[in-house]
This record gives sequence, structure tokens and C-alpha cells, in this order.
Amino acid sequence: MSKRNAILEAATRLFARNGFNQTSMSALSKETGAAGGTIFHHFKNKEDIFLNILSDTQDTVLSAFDAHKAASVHKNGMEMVEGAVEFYLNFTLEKQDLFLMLHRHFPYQMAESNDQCRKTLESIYDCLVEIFQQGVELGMKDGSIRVASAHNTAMLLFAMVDGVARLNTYRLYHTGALYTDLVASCRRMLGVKAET
Amino acid sequence: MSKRNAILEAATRLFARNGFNQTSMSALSKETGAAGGTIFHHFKNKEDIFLNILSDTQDTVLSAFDAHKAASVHKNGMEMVEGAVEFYLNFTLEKQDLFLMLHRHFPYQMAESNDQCRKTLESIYDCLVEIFQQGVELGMKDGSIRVASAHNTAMLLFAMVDGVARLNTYRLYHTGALYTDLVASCRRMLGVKAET
DNA sequence: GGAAAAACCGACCGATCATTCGGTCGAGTG
DNA sequence: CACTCGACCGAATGATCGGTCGGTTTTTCC
Repeated sequence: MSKRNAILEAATRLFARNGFNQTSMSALSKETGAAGGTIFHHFKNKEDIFLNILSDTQDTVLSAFDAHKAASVHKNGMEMVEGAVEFYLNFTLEKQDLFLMLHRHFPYQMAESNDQCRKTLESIYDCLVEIFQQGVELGMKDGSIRVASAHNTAMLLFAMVDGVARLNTYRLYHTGALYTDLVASCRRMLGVKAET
Repeated sequence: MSKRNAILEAATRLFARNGFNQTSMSALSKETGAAGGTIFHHFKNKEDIFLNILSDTQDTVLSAFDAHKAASVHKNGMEMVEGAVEFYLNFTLEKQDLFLMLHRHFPYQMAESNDQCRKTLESIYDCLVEIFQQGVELGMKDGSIRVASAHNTAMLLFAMVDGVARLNTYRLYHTGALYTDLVASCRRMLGVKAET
């Protein structure tokens, strides 16, 4: 692997687990085997490393969601939402470091002063919410879902599912058995009586 | 105000808005007008300041929730949950700095190595989840709520409501109009068809 | 009023931070 | 071979970090 990619990979892990500000360039240097100067040869500064990671994250998220949409089949909108919930939870488990990074405060702090960061973050979150929203909109058409606003409902679904994903990373509670109840809750929340 | 309290208050604001590690003792010194040595006269180190804030936070949260429980009246469990949702959202708005701090990663990172921190955090979150759980348990008895597990349901409610509170602080979306849909979603999610 | 205690001050310390810079090395080119 | 160029190195830099310490002021209590 090229040193540049090694730096990006190690930085993703370190930024996610220890935070951006708590990751020193010397730690990154030690982790990658690259000398201090080498890192600044490839990236103009520490922030630039983060922006590159964020951009890669955007690609990863967008293509993963496109692949899911292409592969998934469903009878109606409600099933599409259920599929999205399951996919999202699995995705957060599969890409733990990415979501650990996205769940930190630093990206949003940086977004306030850096337009590129803000745009990339918005595009990532649009993608995350959209998959729920499409399911809700479909369900509103085919009658499997009855809610007032597709967008607001999608946001609420996202808040709940992402909240559960977060509970996993904080480890204050053991949320293993939550998945079944989560899906059941989503189903009832979307306006049709629970099936038996 | 005593200098000690001024330090705690300023530290709460700075830790919440900039993070623990991004808040320097010199910044804290400048903000409070207290000299560097004075801060270390009142607290044995930076971590000790945070633990004191966390302990104060625990008191604030516990007494606020006790006051809410004592003051609120409700016909049934469902209404109790609705009241809890409204109260929780208002509370996060009222104590923005506290929740900004609790929503950061640092407390949970510190909890992994510091028992006092972990215990305090657990007690805070127990309190937050409990108010939902009591409502759900009551609703399961009086028939206004039909779910499988009171605890899991309370966790899901908490995840959703806290997720909405979080969306507010990140400012990537404007979530002003979400409250009505949130309450309606909770009502449907709890197993009884939406009333008109 | 006077002494002891507590609060307070700011210069100072060693460690660590992000970043810079002069320079080595090897692969490609003509 | 001579020359160039990008990848790479690691010592050095100035700034800033959390924390210490000796001394001064204020408060408390007899």
C-alpha cells in the first residue's frame, strides 16, 4: 500500500477512536511508519487529512447506499423502510470507525468554518436520510404507510435508528436485543397496526 | 459569585462548546478572571473540574426530573410518555450547554478509565430513560400502550427523542417543525391507533 | 489587633503540539 | 552517465499545553 493511503487509513482509525484533536501527528507518524515530514509532503496540514478522509467517506456511503437500493427488493414502502433500517444498522456495524468519526463533534465544528466540510457532511446525511424518505414516500403511495410528512418521518426514523447505533458505541447499555423491538416500533410508528 | 463557582460555570460553557481537550487552562483563566494558580487551588487538576461539573449535572438532572414527575398529571401511561417527551425536549433546550457536553465523546471516553465518571454518567442516563420507562409501564397496565418490552421501548423512545435534540445542535437541518410529528410518531409507535 | 487559614496571583517548568526545512534516495529520462 | 523529480526522512522550531510554586492579599476567628 502506498504511504499516502496508509496515512489516510491510520488517520481514519485514530481520528475515530481518539478524536481529531487528541490524535497527534507523531502518533500518526508512529502508526504508519511514515516520518513526520512525509505526512506533510502528502497533505498540506492536519485538517487536510481529515477533509480527504471525509471525502472518501462520502464516496463509501454513497456507493454503499446505491448498491443497497439496486440489490433490495420489497413488496411495498413499509418493507423498503424495514430493509433500510436493517441495512443502516448493519452498515454502522460494518463501518464502525466511519460512524464513530461521524458521531463525534469535530466534523460539525469544522463545518461551521469550512464550506467543503459542510457540503460533504450535508451530502452524506442527505444520503442517509434519503433512503428512509424514499421508503416512506413509496409507502404513502401504496398505502402501506400513513404519516403526515415524508421528510419529517424520515428524519424521525433516522434519529431513532442512528440513536440506537450510537447507544452501541457508547457502551453504557447493552443493546443487543433491541433490533426486533426497533423494527416493530418503526412498523407501528408508520401508521399501520402491527401485524401478528 | 465565588471564584470557584465562576470557574465551574465558565468551564461548563467552554467544555460544552469547544470540548474538554480543546479548552485550555489559560482560556479558562482568561474567561473567569482567575489566575492559573487559583484554578489549581480549587481543583486538583483539569479532570477534577470536569468531574465536579458532571456531579453538578447529575444533581440538576435528577432534581429537574423529580420536579417534573411531582408536577405532572396525566390520565394514563400514554399521556405520561407524551409529557415526558415534551419535557425532555424543553429540558435539552433550557440546558443546552449541559446536553452539548453530554453529547460529546469525552465523557464516555473518560468513563472507560474512571469509575466515578462512569457511575455518574450511568445515573444520569438511568434518570433520562426511567421517565420514559415509567410512562410505558403505566401504559401497559392501563391499556393505553401495547408493546413487548417496557425497557426496550423506553430505550427506543429515548434514542429517538435524544436524536431529535441532537439534530438541533448539529444545525445541519432545521428541525423546528418536527415536534408535532415526533409526538404523533411516539403515539403510534406505542401500539394504539392514532386518535383524531 | 494579630495570627492562622484560605483565597489568590502570575512567573515559571518540562512536555508536547503542528509544522518546517535541509537533505537523502531511487526510479525514470535523454 | 548526468540530470530531474517526487517520495521520504528526522532534527529543529516556536507556540501552547497542564501543572507547580513562592509569595501576597483577604477572610476568619479569638
